[in-house]
Amino acid sequence: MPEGHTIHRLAQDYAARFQGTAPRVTSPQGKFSDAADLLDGAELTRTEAHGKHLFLGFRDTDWVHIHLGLFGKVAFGDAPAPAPTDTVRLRLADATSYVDLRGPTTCALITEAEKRSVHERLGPDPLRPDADPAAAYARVRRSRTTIAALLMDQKVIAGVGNVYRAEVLFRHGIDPYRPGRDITAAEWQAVWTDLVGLMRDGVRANRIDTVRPEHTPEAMGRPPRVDDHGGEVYVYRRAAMPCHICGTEIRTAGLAARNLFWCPACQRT
DNA sequence: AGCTCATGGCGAG
DNA sequence: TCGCCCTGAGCTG
Repeated sequence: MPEGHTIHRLAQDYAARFQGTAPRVTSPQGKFSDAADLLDGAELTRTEAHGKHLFLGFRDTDWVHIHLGLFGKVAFGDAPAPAPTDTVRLRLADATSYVDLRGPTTCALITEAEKRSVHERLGPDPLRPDADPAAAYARVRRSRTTIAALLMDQKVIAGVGNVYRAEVLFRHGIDPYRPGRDITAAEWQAVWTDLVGLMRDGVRANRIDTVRPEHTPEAMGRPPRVDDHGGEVYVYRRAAMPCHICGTEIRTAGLAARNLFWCPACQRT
């Protein structure tokens, strides 16, 4: 689940359920027990997301830094909370709600200064109002690395994962292997603006949909389809299936330990 | 029951 | 580039 849109949605949902309350804080699994004891009964004052990093603010200066990694999951529910299973790293629970965090790469109690250093090593996030796309382009334009790899580099741009990278490159007809230095300013501007729209939609829908209205199965007179990860996409995980636009087989290849997907006809340059 | 794979990222070599 | 960390679903037997 976790690309940037998921994390921003989680920041909203944690706030909606717990901001202004002082929940019980526990770590049934045990790995976060010491910090949980320190936070138990403290007020959740605010939440924040930057890229794939989630921050839960307690009191004035305590932050819980959460990164879901590839496997992390968050589950909300209404009180009464059921007995936690033994993989729950962090549970918040109050009179009306509970939320369980499982399998995160990171769940740590940090200071304001430590939080600042996390922000400093992340690039601009299309979902944050303070984001500066020019800062990202400054890195892209002087890099020989492929645009596909650059889009996954959180120091360059924060929040894009394997789905958004594949889909946004398809939507702009960009060959994923093109070096960053050959991406024009106009192309970057278009990609960035598109990501802002796609990722905002992702926060709202809590899933990734990238297919334009004119390319839906209905619009193209084809039978309805369901992509197996819950959103409607052009190329992600569609290896060897026909491109929705031109019918060419979608290709896949490993790139930096992840699977890349693209249409060799629609993304020729 | 065991294997593979997954929308991530780190550090060692 | 590889191995490793975190978990669970969907296969295969």
